[in-house]
Amino acid sequence: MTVVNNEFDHGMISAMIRPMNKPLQKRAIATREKLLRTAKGLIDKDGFDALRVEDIVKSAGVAKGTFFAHFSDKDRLLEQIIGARLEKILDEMAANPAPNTPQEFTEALAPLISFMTSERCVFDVILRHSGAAAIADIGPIAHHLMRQIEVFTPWCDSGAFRKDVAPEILAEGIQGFAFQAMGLAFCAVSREVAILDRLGSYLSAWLVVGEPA
Amino acid sequence: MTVVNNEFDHGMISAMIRPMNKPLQKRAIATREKLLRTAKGLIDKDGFDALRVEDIVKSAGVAKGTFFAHFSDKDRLLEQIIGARLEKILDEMAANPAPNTPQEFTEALAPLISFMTSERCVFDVILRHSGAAAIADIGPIAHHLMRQIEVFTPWCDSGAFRKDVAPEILAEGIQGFAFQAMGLAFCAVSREVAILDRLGSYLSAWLVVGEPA
DNA sequence: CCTCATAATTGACCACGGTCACTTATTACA
DNA sequence: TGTAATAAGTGACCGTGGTCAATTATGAGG
Repeated sequence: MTVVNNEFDHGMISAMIRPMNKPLQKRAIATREKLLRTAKGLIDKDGFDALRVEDIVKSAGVAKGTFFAHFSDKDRLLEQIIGARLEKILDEMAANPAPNTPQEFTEALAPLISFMTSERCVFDVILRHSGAAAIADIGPIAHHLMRQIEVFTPWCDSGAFRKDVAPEILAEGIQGFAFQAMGLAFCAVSREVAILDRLGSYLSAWLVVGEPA
Repeated sequence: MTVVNNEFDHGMISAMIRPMNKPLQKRAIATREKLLRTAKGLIDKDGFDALRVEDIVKSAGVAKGTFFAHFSDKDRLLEQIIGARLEKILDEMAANPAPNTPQEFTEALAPLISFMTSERCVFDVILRHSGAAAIADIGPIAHHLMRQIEVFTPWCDSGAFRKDVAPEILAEGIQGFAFQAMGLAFCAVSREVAILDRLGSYLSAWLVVGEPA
């Protein structure tokens, strides 16, 4: 569930332009871990939006250059942390019973949506990394979005939903509607309620086929 | 959002956000026009991604502060320019005959998608301003996205598409799928083709109801 | 235990968006 | 036309993400 780094990639490797799989010295592993731990601490204290690289390195007691030796940019660090949180939320969702109606589906998605829209920078980072088609470097967030589809697909298949469309397509559509709803509602005054309402009506239309109006 | 709304608000800082009708001096109008014209010229030459505020002001022969007196931030300038281009594209689309199949719909969307994904920063700016729900300050891009719905809705109504869902919902769904397809494909190697292919299968599923598989 | 190739780290430095106290131009009106 | 009020414009300066040549620590082979 965490980042699925392969055994050779203990960290900075992928971040840097390293040609081959060179083993990491344990000093480096410790430094990387310390940076991640420190960043998480600062986020817990002040939130994602307020996170500054300078604060991280000061707090961790390393130089700025060290940070960028471990994470090619700030986004890469955020990707790790946000990706891990998304995975945790998805794990909990997957443990619940599958939804059987559009309304239940919407409710099931609520925890994910709540986190994704909790701070502007979280949503932005996720959007920025939602390009999953890059076969080259699939990061934690792109990976998570693919896992969402894997979780939603059997739900689409087992629930009381339309069967004229492949469940994978239904699942991808749900993800698209969720982003649409989050994007549209992000600047709104009434936040979460409006998002879920909007998403609910999308999913009703998407998941079931009604009578011609 | 612009910080200053009080009497110390020199400059049209909030030209567009200003609470009351403050008449603009024509010197200011000329300056603003010059900034826009210069920016467009630089964009035509080097693209959106390469645009730098410093280059604009240098090229326009004004101070940096002047820029930010006219546009509260760089995004606001980009919003104007990108919004205008989107509107032009949509005008041309609206002049064409309405699509009658999901495939035709996809093709009709191609010019818009092509521009939106032409440069990373264009897509990012559009995403950032896609929050249309903010009744307060609807910018050109949010306005355009609403106009998209207005254009797509009658198409959904008149075409050979499902009638069990209100055409407005269909239209909003199409917009959502388009963003989904663009986001997913943005990092991909094979660009535009993949986007349109993906969008095509979304729209086929969304716009028509088939036989249960 | 040395040596040396190279992994890891450092911090001064840069790019670029954005700010603000101040100067200059315009306008309202006496 | 003179002058006060305020709109417009200025540029030195800042915050923050990111770079890189130089420096120090590590560890494999002698």
